[in-house]
Order: sequence, then C-alpha cells, then structure tokens
Amino acid sequence: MAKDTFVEQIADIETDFPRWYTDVVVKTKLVDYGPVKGTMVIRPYGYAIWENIQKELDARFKAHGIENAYFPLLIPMSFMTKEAEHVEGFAPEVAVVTHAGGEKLAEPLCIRPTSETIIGSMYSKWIQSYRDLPVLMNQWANVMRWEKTTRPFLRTSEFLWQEGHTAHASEAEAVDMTLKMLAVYEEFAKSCLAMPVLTGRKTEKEKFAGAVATYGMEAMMHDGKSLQAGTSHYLGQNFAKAFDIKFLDKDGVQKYAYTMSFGVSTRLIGAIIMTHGDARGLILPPVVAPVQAVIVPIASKKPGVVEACRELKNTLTKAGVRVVLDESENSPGWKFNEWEMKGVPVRIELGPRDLEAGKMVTVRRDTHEKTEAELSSAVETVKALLTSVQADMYERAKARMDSRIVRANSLDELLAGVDNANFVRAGWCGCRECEDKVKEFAQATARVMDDENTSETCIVCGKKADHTVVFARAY
RNA sequence: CGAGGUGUAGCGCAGUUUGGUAGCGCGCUUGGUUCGGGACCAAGAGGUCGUGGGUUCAAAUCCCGUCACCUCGACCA
Repeated sequence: MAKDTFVEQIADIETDFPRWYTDVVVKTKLVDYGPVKGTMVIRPYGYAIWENIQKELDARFKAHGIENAYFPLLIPMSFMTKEAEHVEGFAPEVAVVTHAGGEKLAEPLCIRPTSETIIGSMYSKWIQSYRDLPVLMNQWANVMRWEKTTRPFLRTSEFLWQEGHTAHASEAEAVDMTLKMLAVYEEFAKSCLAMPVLTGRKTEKEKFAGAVATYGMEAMMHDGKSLQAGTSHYLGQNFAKAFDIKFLDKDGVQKYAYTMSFGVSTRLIGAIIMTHGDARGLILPPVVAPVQAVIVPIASKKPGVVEACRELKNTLTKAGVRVVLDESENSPGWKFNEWEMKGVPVRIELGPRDLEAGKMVTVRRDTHEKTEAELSSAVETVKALLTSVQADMYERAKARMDSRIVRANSLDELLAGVDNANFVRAGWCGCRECEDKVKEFAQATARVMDDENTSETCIVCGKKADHTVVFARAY
C-alpha cells in the first residue's frame, strides 16, 4: 500500500515550496549533488532539457548573425581589475587558482564568473577598423561564482550558460542589439518554455557590475516569487576603454567600440520547474521535454501487447516525436506516477482492450484529461496533443501571472501584495534610499522598471516618480 | 559570519531522556503469482552508529573536542 510516497511528501507545494522544489529536482533524476558544496551533477534527463534549450536559442542567435565561439576558463586576475565596477561586483565571489604544475603562479588566475574581460581583451586585438564591426559572438560555457547559499539550478557555484558578447561602432547599434536580444529571450521563453515573463530595465542597484544599463526578464514562480530568467546588458564604452577596444572609423578618427552582453543559464531549467510544476512533480513544456510521450503497456504479457507498443513507438519516433516505451517490470500504476513525476507531457496507455478496438488511451500531464483515439491516427493525435499542451501551459501561466500583478499606492499595500504572492507595481522616484526602504519594509526588491515615463508619485517618499517599478520577493 | 537544527544500511527514519544482542519502512537480490492509478507471497544481502578522545565490566546512548550537512538571516544570477 502506498505509504509515504513521493507524491504525498511533496503534496503541499504552496506552503513548502523550496522543499518541494529540491525534492522534485533530485527525485526526478534531473540532478544529483556534486562532491563540492554548491555544485550539481546534471544527469542525462536534466541535461537533455538543456540541449533542447541550446538548440532553440542557437537557431535564434544565428538568425541575428551571432556565431558560437569559445574562450578560456581561466582569466588572469589583472583582467578582472581593469573595470572598476566589474571587479567590485565580482571579486567577492570568484574562485582563484594560485598553484599549477606544482608551483605557485606568478599571477593568480580566476575561474571565470563571466567572460566580459577575457573576451574584451581578445576583441581589442581583433577589432582595428569599422569594417571589422559588428562582432557578434556567443559562447556556451560553464562559469563559477562562489555563492553562500545554493539551490540546484537556481543558484549553484558552477553553472552552465550562454553568454553573448557583441561590439558595435555606434551607441545606437549596441543599444538596439541589447533590446533585440531581450526580445529574443522573451519570445523564446514564451514559445519554448511556455513561460510568460516581464521585461524591463533594472535599477542601478540591480544592474550588472560594469554595465551602463541592464535589462532583464523576470518570471513568476508558483509561490509568487520572482526569478531573473535572463539578462541583456548595454555596456557602453566601459569595457572598450578598460580593454582598449578601438577602431578607425570612416571619418579617420580612432574611436572606442560600444559593447553589450547577454546571457541565460541552466537556471532556466529551474524556472520551468517552478513555473509549471504541481504536487505530482514536473510538468515539462513539450518543446524542451526530453521525453514528449511515454507508452505504458497494460497487461504486457498478454499476446500482442508488447509488439503493438513497439510498433507504435517506431511509428511515433519516425514522425519526430521523442517517445519512450516503458517495458520495465513495474506495475502500470507505478509507471503512471513515475512518468508524471518526470513531467512527460503525454502518456499513451495500450492494453488488450484497446488493441481489440484498434484504439489507444492518451492522457495529458497538464490537465490529466484522458481520451481514446484511433491507433491508426496516432501520429496526428500525439502531435496535436503536444501542440495544445504547449499552448495551454503558456496560457495558464500567463493568466496566473496577470492575475497576480497588483498595484500599490502605499508601502502597506505593497507589503500586503508581496505577502499574498503577488508582483506589485508602484511608482518610484529613482533614489537608492527609497529602494532600500522597500527592501527593508517588505523584503521585496525592484525587479524591472516597466514604464519609464510615468506620472505617478514615489511609493516611499511621495515625490514625483521617474519609473513604474515591479517589486517582488525574488529567488 | 550570526541564530537554530541534524549526523544510525543506498534513501527516509526510530532507538539516546533511564548505558546492556543494531532496528523499522522504502529500495536492492532470487523465485513465483500479478498488471487499466505507486501489486502480493516467500527467501535473502546490506551497518567503522560523522569523527577523535574520555568515563565504565559494558557507550549509538553519558562527558569534552572536532568535522560535515540542513534551515533562517546577511550576500548574490
């Protein structure tokens, strides 16, 4: 009899969200903990999600002329100190290599926390003329930031990400690229991750160390907390000046280039889990799900069942569906729960009763809706289901987020808003003191500024507001 | 770094108050019966009780030290 099953353990996700999250990530075999504190081993099932994300993003980057490249893991410490804000922001969390080859190194090397510096140093060599611009590159890499507290995918000491770095001849072009990449992320989140996001500019306090302006997309998790899911930074000439990225322009004048960078990380996997998951475990969007459909044979020892399942698997595989046939010895009920926990969007049950009628049973992971369909039209049925699961997941997440964005005209209203798992929009004058006051009063931070021409007043000091800000508690 | 908590089989835990044969559930192995929502029967394998010292005839249990991990703060993608 089922006892302290996993489903029972994680049933109450609204009240014990962090616990639910950690359990589901480990028990669905997405990751395991690494021997070094704060690191995770990404298992095949989890890594497959990342591969699907890579595939989708690469296609979008290529459409913008961005090519993949790779830069070294180790960065001379002196590089980090060239841009003042950058070193201040990252120095506390870099891991440093001091010894190699059995000897102490003359100059310590830091393990990249991000690659603006080393890429900047290379760009300075590569860029001589306006004809060399723009330079549009992206790298898929691991980075390391020694964080105090960690959680799988959301904040780990080492994580995988994509960091794009571009250099341009003009400010307008670099700013345009910054916003374009933000739009790419937003569209990607929507159509691939079924995840609605809020986009906008970050406050000075929240911006990337060394940037002129940081733009971000924020996603709402089940518990109402916000997760920064992607960023795009306009770096101005800060890094160009620090690394001497100069070019001779058409007018014969030496000028500094304008650079920008943008990135998303394996944190996106955490975002998917916490946006869509329910008490039974994961719910993965079909576009990035490692397994899109699972076939569970019923009474598999009865003649013809296994054969029919294998045939169905081949048919679906040939049609481009990522499908798995679970031929393990477990009971059907066990398999149902297992694959639901792992978030597979569509389950197909096939047993003697179905075979007799030439049918199969399909069950959606998101709604648990169970329907019978003709076995002969399995490909069309499954593909249509995947499409509608993907679309419906987005619509539900969007409706939930929209219903949880509230307005506040006082700090008390703001506090009540975030206490009730909402994002709270409010006017803000733009000063650091007022921003800190909100943090202190409501444990909420400014996530994005989504209206920069507001006529409102500041929620803290009552002066004229510069921006409408979305405040939320954040991961 | 501040406050609290936990270390006993692969995982989750009981046993510690009051010292006396190392336990339970899940998982695992073998055989059999099962299969439309986490099946059942039978037989097995598996433990330096985090670690170092002390007290005692005897320590998972009491004392002192130490290490690791978790939660909440602070810090951050």
